[in-house]
Amino acid sequence: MPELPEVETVRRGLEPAMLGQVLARVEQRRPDLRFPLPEHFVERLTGRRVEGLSRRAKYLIADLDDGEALIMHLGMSGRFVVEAPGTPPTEPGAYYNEIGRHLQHDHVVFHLGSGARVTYNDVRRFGFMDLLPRADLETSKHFAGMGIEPLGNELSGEVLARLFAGKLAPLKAALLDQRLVAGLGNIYVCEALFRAGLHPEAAAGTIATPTGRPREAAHALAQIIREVLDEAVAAGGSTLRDFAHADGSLGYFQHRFKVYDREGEPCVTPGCGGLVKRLVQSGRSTFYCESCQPKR
DNA sequence: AAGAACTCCTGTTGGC
DNA sequence: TGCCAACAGGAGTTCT
Repeated sequence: MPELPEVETVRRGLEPAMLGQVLARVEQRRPDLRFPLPEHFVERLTGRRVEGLSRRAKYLIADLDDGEALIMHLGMSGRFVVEAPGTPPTEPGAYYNEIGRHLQHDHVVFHLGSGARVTYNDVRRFGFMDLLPRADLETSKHFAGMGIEPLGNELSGEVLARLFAGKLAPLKAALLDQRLVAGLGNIYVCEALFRAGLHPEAAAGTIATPTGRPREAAHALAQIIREVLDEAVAAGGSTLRDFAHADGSLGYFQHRFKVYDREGEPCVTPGCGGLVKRLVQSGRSTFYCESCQPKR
């Protein structure tokens, strides 16, 4: 489900509810998500105060007052729901609630000191959580080797060119590779390549000279990635199928998609006249305009 | 060793 | 109407 803009939207929804709050009670309703939940998960969280809530790529990180950090990844279908103090618990056995949440997939519930509830729900269970000392984060398996943060200052035409130089893998695959740039997913890669006028099957190395210097396309692509992500964050992410904010409201960037999920539709570029095509790369759908994004 | 394919899981959708 | 294959925002593991 969530790419960087959706995760950032979730973070902004959780922060006011969780920051400074004590995890008064924690419910763990199953032993695992994608991976087993950490050893003694409930015991290690209960009574801890949340001192910070940050994001790195598609990960959420809650800093706890004992020096540990709770790492949370939403996978494809993970979502958080914040419920105000006094909200009655969901009906036992209820299948589906008014905001389209499959209640049987509520896996972890944080009961906060304020009386509010924060529930992690994940239908496909590709999400995961981990708990480790804050000091070990950078060297942990989650973050060691992770690529640059696309909304940080590191992303530039120079850096992108250096990362992609000599690569024969298609641009689409290189942009999805979290070891290079961390946080992009299928939607925003499609949208960025469209705006940059680059064919998704072009070799990633074509944006650089053989020595790793940026060509014009590298500067354009770096700039466009920022723009697309900034716009999507401002729009509260994209809601397809089941993404919702922590308060149940919806993102609306999906209305601004130019190519994603628009196979067969005419290109939106004035006077273009091309059609949006779909192809499969590494098992994932790619959408692009046959005319605006020529093969070379 | 890079790049592609397969895998985890459940729910929805579209074609017959 | 029903059935079922294809597909879904991710990414670790296994192949070629």
